[in-house]
Amino acid sequence: MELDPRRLRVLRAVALRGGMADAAQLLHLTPSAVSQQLAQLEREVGQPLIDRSRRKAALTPAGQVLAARAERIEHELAEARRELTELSGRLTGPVTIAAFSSAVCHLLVPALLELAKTHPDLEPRVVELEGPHALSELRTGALDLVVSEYDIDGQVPTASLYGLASDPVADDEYCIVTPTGWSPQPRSIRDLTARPWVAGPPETACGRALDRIAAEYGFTARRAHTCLEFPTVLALVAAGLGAAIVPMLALAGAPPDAVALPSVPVAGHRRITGVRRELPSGPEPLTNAVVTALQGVAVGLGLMPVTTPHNRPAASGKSRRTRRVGDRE
Amino acid sequence: MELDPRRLRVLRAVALRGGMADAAQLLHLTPSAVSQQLAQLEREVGQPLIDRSRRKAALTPAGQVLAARAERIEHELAEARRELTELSGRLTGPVTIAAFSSAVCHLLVPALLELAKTHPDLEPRVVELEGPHALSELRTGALDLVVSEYDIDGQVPTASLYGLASDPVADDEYCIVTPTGWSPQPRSIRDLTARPWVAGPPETACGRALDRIAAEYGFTARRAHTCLEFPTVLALVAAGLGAAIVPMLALAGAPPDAVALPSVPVAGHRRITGVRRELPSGPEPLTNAVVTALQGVAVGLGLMPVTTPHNRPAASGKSRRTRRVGDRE
DNA sequence: GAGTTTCTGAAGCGCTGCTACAGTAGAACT
DNA sequence: AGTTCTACTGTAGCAGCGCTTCAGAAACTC
Repeated sequence: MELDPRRLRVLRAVALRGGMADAAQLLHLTPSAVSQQLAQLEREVGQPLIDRSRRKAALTPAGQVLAARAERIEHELAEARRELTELSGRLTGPVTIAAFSSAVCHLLVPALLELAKTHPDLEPRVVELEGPHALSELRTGALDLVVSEYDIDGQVPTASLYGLASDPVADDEYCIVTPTGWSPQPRSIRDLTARPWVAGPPETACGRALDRIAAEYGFTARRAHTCLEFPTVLALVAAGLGAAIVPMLALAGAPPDAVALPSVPVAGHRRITGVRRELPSGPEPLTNAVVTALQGVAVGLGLMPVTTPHNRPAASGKSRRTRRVGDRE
Repeated sequence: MELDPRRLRVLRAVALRGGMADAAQLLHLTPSAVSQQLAQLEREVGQPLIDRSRRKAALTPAGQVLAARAERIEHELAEARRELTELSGRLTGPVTIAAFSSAVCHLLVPALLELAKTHPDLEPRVVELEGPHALSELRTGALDLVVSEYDIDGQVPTASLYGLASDPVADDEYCIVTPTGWSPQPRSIRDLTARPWVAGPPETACGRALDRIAAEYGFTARRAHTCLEFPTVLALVAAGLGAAIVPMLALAGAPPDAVALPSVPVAGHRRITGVRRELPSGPEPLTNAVVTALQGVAVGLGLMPVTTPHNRPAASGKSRRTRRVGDRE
């Protein structure tokens, strides 16, 4: 039995993506190539690995067993890469980072500018992507780091994070913004109970924050407008069309004429974290440097420092402050 | 950083064999191919893996780290193979077995004849090989099972067995053979103190056994002849040229006219074991079947059953009687 | 210093593994 | 039911990887 590791990698992709077509996309191959590789692998192994009874290819028990081994091999390769970059001392090579829109603008871009000075050999690649899909890509290896947010006062993040590790990057408090043109100028939330709101969609962190505030102050928010992205929210607010709840981060680049009320603690905050693959021997130096830079930017922006202060040295990789996702504080 | 597992396998071979030329031999390649693969691997990794200052290629620290990972990957592949053969239920495919000469003749050949009936899909490949070299080949994967002997009353086996596991196959007592033509017919060892001996080389198990007997009975053995292989020893004894100490196994196919004295317990015995690579999840089904068959043959030959009776079912692979080498009883 | 051994590099070639394209079959929609 | 869409399989052909062969350089041995 030969067991070419290259073919195992194909099997793993099918297991991860649940189909040859998607696996082909992940591997940057055509479905035909994937099919041929799997057929060859089955020939070598001498037993069926793929259940072809349905349209979408599924793994037989033998295939699942083999894919699990392939996963462990991929893990060993990741460890090897980590050890080598640690040994070389220099942070070099590509790191693919996914982040949601406002994190890209206000955290990631400044962090990468800083990193370009301190670690010129680092080749960051930015992908604007969020949610479960980003985490799935993280698992497959297409991404190395996902800058993720979750409403710390709500429930746990969206998807299962087994096998991943997250570090806090910033705690981002919500604040209320009102148009400068409104008179009388609102001084408290009570002045806003009858006003229109520019709300986020109900399932977003900001949408839930508005619900909490309204419940706290005993009013029903008039959701006049619904916007997903903060620049559009702020544009509507600036135009006098409503008040809004946005995280502080969204105001980092905002024109000063839109801001009004001070921080409203009742709204809570969202936590911004860096999520990466869990390696038993510690965090990867490359992603580690990026997370550290992100934390630095967050501190510079005056975003509340996270509960556990992090001062991990940039290139040592020795610190072990990373907590496994799922640990509750 | 790409890290093609195929190249890692080459690096591992160099680490195991300590040089590109020997690695090439192991991989059935030319040294040039090995050199090119390693050069490519170093290019991918971006740092030197091979110390080329001397004539024989040695690994740099980075190379050693990477080779260790390669070893673990190879281990995962071995586990995968084991799982798959267990899952298939049928014992099929090649098994390469090394044994010393008399074990081949009297244990392995009968065992394989038996296995051919019960497991016709098994493809055994026999290599006559013994000693540290056989164990080294076992580690590299060129061999799957080594039938090994060691003098149980002497020291531990020849080489380090870290990462290997051994199962007792038979305990083979030494006996003394004398020519039938001698008169008066010797009845005890005391009748042989002045006689010539056909001895094994001093470092062999039988050579040491003769020393022990001579010391016990207070004489100096007259080593008239020195032979390595038992058939030659027995030929000399049959010709009347001396007495000899041989293990019972060597007499399994011997003409009856050479045997004389009964078993001489003072000489002790040699233990015959089956040595294979250690896998955490248990023995491989294929080698397991061979070891079981060997044990069956040993019992059939009346070789003293081993201290821990083994009755591992032939194809289940569930039994865990295998003891790690180094455990002393 | 000659000989031996070991690694490296260039040239050339065969085979693996890819793409492109066509074909088949399962699932969904009307 | 028919139609359409999507996912997988198979064939033909091509490109590139990785091998061998051969030659050369460097290190160890006698």
